[in-house]
Formats: sequence, C-alpha cells, structure tokens
Amino acid sequence: MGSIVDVARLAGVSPATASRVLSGSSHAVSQATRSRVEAAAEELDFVPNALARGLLKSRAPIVGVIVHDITDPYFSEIVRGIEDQAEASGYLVITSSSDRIPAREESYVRLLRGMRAAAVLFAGSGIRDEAFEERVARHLTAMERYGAAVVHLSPSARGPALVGVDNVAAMAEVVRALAALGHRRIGYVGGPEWLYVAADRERGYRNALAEAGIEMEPQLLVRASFDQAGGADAAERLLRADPRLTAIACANDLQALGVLDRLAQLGVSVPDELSVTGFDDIPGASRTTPSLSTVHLPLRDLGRSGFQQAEKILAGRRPHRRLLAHELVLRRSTSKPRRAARVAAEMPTELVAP
Amino acid sequence: MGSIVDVARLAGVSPATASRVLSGSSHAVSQATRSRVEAAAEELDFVPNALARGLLKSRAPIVGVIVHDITDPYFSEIVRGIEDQAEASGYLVITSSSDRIPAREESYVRLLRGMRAAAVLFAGSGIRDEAFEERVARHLTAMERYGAAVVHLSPSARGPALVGVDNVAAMAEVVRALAALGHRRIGYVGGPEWLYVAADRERGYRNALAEAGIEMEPQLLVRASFDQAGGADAAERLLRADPRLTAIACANDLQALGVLDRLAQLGVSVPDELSVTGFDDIPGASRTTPSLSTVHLPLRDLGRSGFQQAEKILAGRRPHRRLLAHELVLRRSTSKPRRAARVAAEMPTELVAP
DNA sequence: TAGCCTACTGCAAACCTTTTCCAACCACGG
DNA sequence: CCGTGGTTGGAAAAGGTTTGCAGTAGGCTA
Repeated sequence: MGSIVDVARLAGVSPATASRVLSGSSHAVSQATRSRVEAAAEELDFVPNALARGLLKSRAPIVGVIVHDITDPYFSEIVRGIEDQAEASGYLVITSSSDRIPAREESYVRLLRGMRAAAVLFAGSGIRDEAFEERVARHLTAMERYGAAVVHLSPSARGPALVGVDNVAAMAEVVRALAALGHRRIGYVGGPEWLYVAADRERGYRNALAEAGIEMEPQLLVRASFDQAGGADAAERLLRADPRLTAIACANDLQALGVLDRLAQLGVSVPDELSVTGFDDIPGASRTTPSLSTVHLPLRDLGRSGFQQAEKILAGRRPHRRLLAHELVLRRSTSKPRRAARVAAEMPTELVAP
Repeated sequence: MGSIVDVARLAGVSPATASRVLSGSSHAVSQATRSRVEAAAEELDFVPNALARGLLKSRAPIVGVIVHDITDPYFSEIVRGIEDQAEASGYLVITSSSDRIPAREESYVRLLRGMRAAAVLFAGSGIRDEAFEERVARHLTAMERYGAAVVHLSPSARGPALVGVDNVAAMAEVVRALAALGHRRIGYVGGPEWLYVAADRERGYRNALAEAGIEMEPQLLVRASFDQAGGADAAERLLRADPRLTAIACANDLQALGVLDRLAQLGVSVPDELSVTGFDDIPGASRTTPSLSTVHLPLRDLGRSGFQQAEKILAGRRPHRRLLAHELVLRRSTSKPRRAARVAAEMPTELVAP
C-alpha cells in the first residue's frame, strides 16, 4: 500500500526516477520531473520503506545503545546526547538496559545485528566474563563486516573507550583533594570488580594514596554494586571495619547517595564527622543534604561525541580516540576532618569534664 | 554474506526448509532435517536478517516510545517497564525525546512509520496543536493500516489514555488532603495548558477546591513548564501574588523540586510556613529536604502494561482501557498550616508586642 | 550536416526471507 | 492394486527500494 511505484505511476515516471528524487541521490533529474515526483509523493502521503532500503544497503538507519539501566541518570543523560545528535542525522536510537547481565547484553547485540543497525554504542562499562565477551565479539565483528560502527564510551575488553573520560586521573583528583584537606584514613567504596570502569577508578584511588604517602589499608576498600543499596551497605561495612575513618570516596554518585542515607540513619553527620564524595555528578547530586562533592562528567557531550565518532566511522574515516574533560566539584559533603565532633557524639562525658 | 541460503546449502536442504526450521514455522519438518539445519546455522553463526523478514511481513520487531525527555525520571521509568516487557518478546525499543516540540514528535513518528515499527507508545501527554495533531494522526492511521498498534499512556487528542492513571482523581486527593490539614489558601503550579495531562490535573485541583467549599482564586493558579526551572519561577510568582498562601500543590514532582529549591533560597521554611506537594513520586522525591509529599504512580507497571496492550492489539485482540492504581504518599513537606511562624519572620514587632 | 557530448530517463537485477502452492513419498485400508 | 491422507521438501513469487547499464534526445562543435 503506497509504494514508490505508485508515486512513480502518478508522476508518470519510472520507479527508478522517483527513487532518485526521493532518496536524495546525486543522479541528475530535471527540475520538472523532480517537482512532479515530489508533488505525487506529497499527494499520496508517501513515506519510503526503510526496511526495503535497509535491506538493499544492508544497513538500517538505527543506532543501538547498550546501557546498564536507562533509569540510572548517568545513562539517560548519555542516551539523550546520542539521541540529539542522531535525530539530526535521521537515525533512530534503540536503548537496551542490560542490567549488567551478560546474557541480556548479548541478546541485545544479537537483536541489533539482526536488525542491521548502523552502529552500536556501549554506554556502560564492559563486563569481565570470558565466555560472554567472546560471543559478543563474534557479533560485533560480524556487524563490522557489514559496515556497522562500534563505539565504546567506557573501557571494555576491547580496551579503553573510543571517547570517554580519564577515570583514573579523575578519581585520583578526588582522593588527592581529600588528602589535601587533611584526611588520612580514607575509605573507598568501589564498584563490582568485573566492571572495567570500576577497576580504573579504583586504580585512581590507589595511585592518589601512594602519591600522598598514605599506606593503602585493605580493609578500607570495599566493593559494592553501582547503586544506592550498594552504597548504603558499603558505608556500614566500612564504619565497622574502621571507626576512625574520616572520609569515604565512592566510585559512583548513586553509591554516595546510599552512603549519605545510611549515615543519616546512623546519626553520623556529614561532613563534620565524615566527608563523602561521589563520582559522575548526576542531576540530583547537588540536591542532597549536604550537597555532594563529586566529579562532573560531561555526560551529554559524551553521548553526542560518541555518535559523531560512529558517523565518522560510517563515513569511512578513521576515528581518533577522544578524551573529554572532567571537573572536580567540591560541594558541602567534604570538609577538613573534624574528628572532635565525632568523638563528642560518642563520648560526651569526656568532653564535658576534661 | 551468510544468508539463509548458505545455511540451506550446508544442511543440504532448500531455503524454504531452512526458513521453516529457523523461523519457528508450524509447517512440519522431520527431526532429522531440523537438526541438520540447526547445526548448519550454528556453524555459520547465522543471524536472520530482520529487515528482510520485516519487509515481507511489513512490520519490524520494533516498538517506538515517544517521550518528552528520557532524562526525566518519570519517562525513564516508563521506558524501562516497556523495555523489560519488550525484551521478553524479542522486540527492540526505540526511544525518542521530543522535548515537547510538535515538529520533533512528528518527525519521530514519521521515522517510526518508515521503519514499519510494530507499535508506537506515547509515554508523554499529547500536545494540543491542531496542525500538528492532524499530521501525526495521518501517520498513525497509516501505521494502523499496516497493522501497527498505537497506545497512549497519557491523555491525548485521541482521548484518554488506553492504559494510564486517573490524574483528575489523584490530584483531587492531594488537594483534599491539604484541605483536610486545614489549608484554605492553596496555590497551584500547573503544567503548560497545551498539555492534555496538565489540564486533567488542574481539573482535579479545581474539583477538590469546590468540594471543600473553597473558592478558587485565579491568582492562586499559575502555569509553568514541567521542570524544575518552571517550578522555581512559579513559586516566586505565587508568593508575590498572595503572601498569605499556606500551601502549594504542584502538577509535577520536578516542579515541586524547583519550588523547594527556590523556597529554601528565599528562606521560607517547609512545611512550617508553607506546605508543598508534588505528583509522580519520581525516585528522588523521597530524598529532598524535607522529603516530598506526592502521589505515587506505578510508572514501571505503566510501561509494562502499555506494551502488553500493544501486543494484544498486534495479536488482533481488542484492548480494553485500563486504569492503574495511584497512591497518595504524605511525607514531610506537608503539615498543618502554622502561619504564626511565617508572620513572625515577616513582622516580628507585631508579635513581640501584641 | 555529421558526430559527439551531456543531461536525462528507464529497465532489470539484486538485497534476503517467507509463504503459497505443488509434488513426491510413505503407509494403510479396502 | 488402487485410492486416501498425512508428512515432508522444493520452486517460485512477493515485498519495496536502489543502482549499474543502456538508451534517447537535444545541443554543440567542427
């Protein structure tokens, strides 16, 4: 119903000519015919069948984005950036929340491959899992064979991100800032160890500690899931492991929110007794109480830039690795260590009668 | 490269047979041939071309979701629900952020139509704009003609949502609760008037007021964009319009966040001087200070349910309108009116010497 | 005026699956 | 031995678009 041959017939030309007008081909078509075809298309409310076109070009005007959870503001910001850029080029964006489950991620990539998506962008970090990585790699190379672009926005088994931020350096800055405030006993809430990005941020923590001449104490490093529940849980474990802690750096804003929540429940005041930092600067990080010190990541730019790289690859040009600037933003959840307050809360008698 | 005929050749059968095995057809195929085909497909790492299949069925295994902004937690929750349900059925989800710009929404729907998407779900409210509505309607009927399902999760030009919540009743509950606390001068921050859902919620406000015997005062109703900036701005306008206000109901959580922010800047304490309510219960509504009273919407269920309806339509069954339960959740941003505190702040002398 | 070039247009094949016939085959009962 | 019916597999068409190749006409040059 309503194909290009109908348009051609109405315009009194061959389907070939109609196609050349409607698909923006560079093939010469006289102005007169062109107008007739356009009028016919308009009249018939014709919209070309992207499936047929894609079948022929062996590539659909679709870009797939693999995220961990679209509900996580970190990812929705990135997706939005991709969307904005993609819409301008007439691409549609498919989002797929893997929940960090390898099988689910593979299933999505396979679906995307079947659909002959023009590009697939991995917004989230790669997952360390051998069998799975191999299966995904197979799909990816198959996709590249038909001309698709593959872009990583985070480190993965394939190596560092094609466009991303320097997670190691950024986390080092955070911890360095904490050390500069006078903190020595700095706890760290890391992400799952099977997430490449978590490893990077953890490395930043270790580096900064070494650089500041602070010995890394194993019990000060705990790992948790990249969400609020993980953070809340980790805060408790950390406090139990070392009550003399004066700061907690989190690998993630969501974790930091969880830490803040749990600390409030526990009656530990931030930043007086404990400084807390996050990472990512998701919208909402500035609305916590106290507002969260974190590192701002240009998430939307990351998405935009990622799609641009994909386009570049599709155009046959060689992409170049790109690092986006991050920025340390110190808000109210960090301060100099003031352990007195903490001690006061714990043993008031000592202070009242010195 | 690597089509079903290669698989057929390797298995020593015709493409027809291979197709019958691989596409789960009901046509009988002996177990022996079946196994041979499956082995061949595995061997060749064959993934069927969804474009070719879609071209034939004139429908791609894709569902498009039109949202206003994927970055808004309201929408990302819905999308997640749709995704979860869609993945189980082998559908891919395309998200499109229209930013409430009619032209952009139309462009997305057109793209979806070209792609022969099996379904399109409108997560956000319809936009009141005649020319635009007509153009979108044309696309939609064209889609329905080729068998696509169209589902609205919010009121639109086509009428009430196919699956949604009762916005009128829910907002009425909020305002009724405020009235029950003793509030009489209740300001209302509405959404843009060209958004169908905003009209519904506003109606709820008016209804509750009438029901409580409170006369509706025009200057107590202001309209603003459905985001934080809108809320912040509206708070100020409302306060200027009537300093004796004791409560502000917002059409939206995001607006309420903006109101809370601005009120804090202005030094107005919530809920002592002013009660504030939101609507939607986005994640984060419980983390504000004070935590936000609002109405909880089962967003993820809404998405899930929406996709189910779409599937039902695709299966040829008649969908039935479905209302999901909402729930009023009173947190700390609401209390009885305690105007004394407010007056004290403004005119201390009067109180000190009565 | 012949010949060539340019600008334009049309034909038909190709992209990859699915699906409708049809044919072949088997076993079985009459 | 033949007809019947069920099972299995193949040939071919269809779905909508793009594109290489070929063809036409008109204009320009020599």
